[in-house]
Amino acid sequence: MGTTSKALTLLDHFSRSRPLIGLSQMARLAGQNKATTHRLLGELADFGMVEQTKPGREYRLGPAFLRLAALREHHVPMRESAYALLEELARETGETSHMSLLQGDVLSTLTYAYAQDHGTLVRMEDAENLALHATSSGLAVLAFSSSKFVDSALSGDLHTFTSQTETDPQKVMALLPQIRETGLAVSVGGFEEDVFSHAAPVFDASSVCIGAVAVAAPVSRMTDELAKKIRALVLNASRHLTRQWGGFPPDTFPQPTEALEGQI
Amino acid sequence: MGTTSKALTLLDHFSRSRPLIGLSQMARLAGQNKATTHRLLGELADFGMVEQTKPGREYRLGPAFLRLAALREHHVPMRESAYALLEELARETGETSHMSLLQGDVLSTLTYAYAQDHGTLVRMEDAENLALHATSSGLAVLAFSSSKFVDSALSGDLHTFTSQTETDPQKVMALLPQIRETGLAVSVGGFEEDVFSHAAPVFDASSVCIGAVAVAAPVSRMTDELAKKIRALVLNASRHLTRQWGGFPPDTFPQPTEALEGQI
DNA sequence: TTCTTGGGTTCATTATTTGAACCATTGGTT
DNA sequence: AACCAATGGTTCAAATAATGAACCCAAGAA
Repeated sequence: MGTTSKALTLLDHFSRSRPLIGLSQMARLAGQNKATTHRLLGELADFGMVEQTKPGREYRLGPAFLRLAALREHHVPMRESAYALLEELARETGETSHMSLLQGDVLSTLTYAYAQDHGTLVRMEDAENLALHATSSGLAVLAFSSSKFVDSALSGDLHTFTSQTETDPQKVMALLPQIRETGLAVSVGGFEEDVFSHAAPVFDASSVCIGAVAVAAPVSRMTDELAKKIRALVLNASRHLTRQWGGFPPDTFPQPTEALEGQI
Repeated sequence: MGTTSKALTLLDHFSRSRPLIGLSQMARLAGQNKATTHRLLGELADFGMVEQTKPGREYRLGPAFLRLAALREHHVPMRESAYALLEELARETGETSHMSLLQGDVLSTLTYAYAQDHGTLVRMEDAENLALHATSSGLAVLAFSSSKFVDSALSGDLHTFTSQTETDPQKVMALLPQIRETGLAVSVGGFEEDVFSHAAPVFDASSVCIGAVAVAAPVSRMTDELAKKIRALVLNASRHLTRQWGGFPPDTFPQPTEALEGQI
């Protein structure tokens, strides 16, 4: 492992729930010497990738990302183009739609859109990590990723989010064949109580799965009819995004039936 | 210079006008060996900080920044809080307002807001670099930065954007004392033809200048009256942001006069 | 006081980075 | 078709940078 990778790995220890990390703690998290960690953080700080808070001398993610993300987005407008499609998806389904991207071994929210129809809706959070074993998006990604990736994702303790979270790796794995067949993953209350969500994978130019589109609705509102509508629209949206971003579904991915054609 | 810094420096060669860089070109830009560059790009790619395009095998900024920027923004909502203030500033002045952040030695747009009042307005671009010698924001930053920084910023060729761009370092430097006195920098058509802009600096907790707030209007619309109004509001906005982000103006920064108090 | 934990530093040892020279491939020119 | 000048990518001994145990100082707790 190169020195640069060691430095960049430090960034992965910041998360929604751990935005501030001190030197010693970072060294512990990274399993490295304090001196090494200190030097690496210093180099990251020189580029604005981390910055130190005034009082506690703790480190946090720096402002450089704002600029680099804007630059990336200007040249490859993923967020923007996904959002345009998600808005339509939310409008047509009447429920919350969202798109997530696989970043290394975590699936994180790219963007989302709310529907106007109802007083209640499923709320999304920016930059949230979607557990691979407990969300429909995660399952959709797992179903179309290498078995090596699946194994590493399902090894270790699977976090229990709700009483309905499936934490047995074998049982999770058993869900994947059907997802591969239909191109759709479903999760009912596995990540958040009372949320029923459908997801479909999105692929890049090498037919590698890079993320998922999903629609999440309150369980109470889910009917067979709505589910059918959502399934068709989510599947269509996933094909649309894959194509739009220059990707190709793998050969094994289910072909669109005539009934679904041209809905978007 | 550490290896990590060398890797991160590669990222700085991507810009609005040069979004794709091949291996050889990158090695040339970085002044390094191809083998080294290749390895560094590979490590950056492992973290999604760069990615390779399918056809040309060229490199571009990767999707990791979307996630990291969202995480940073969630914890330190600079963009969002700046935007709220810029919207107000645009409404009150009837012109385009914007905020820029100093990142290393480049000043780049953080966010901006348009006014509704007129058919014509000054357009802004995402992730645009604002030349330090040719924009009001750049001059505001220079005026409150160390002389070492000013020297390095004004050494080398100063790019000519318009017929009115000041490219003589001495003459640029001569503008700074008055900016320090008033807390305001002005630029008329130096960056873009027919744009009249006012800017004021923003400081961090150590009283280091970290960026600038500005209002840009078409030259044709600028009157003494409007200029006076803009000066007061921009200065107020800069103080407001400095305070809001936990910063302090340096002791040399002009104190607010009574006439300006409480306008925001 | 003493003990622990925090951030930060030093420097001899060690392991990684480096770069000249090397392929293989592509696209344009003669 | 042969040639040239690019490109992306790889190799391996030599050079250089990374490493980590031990260290300091300060602050808070016992």
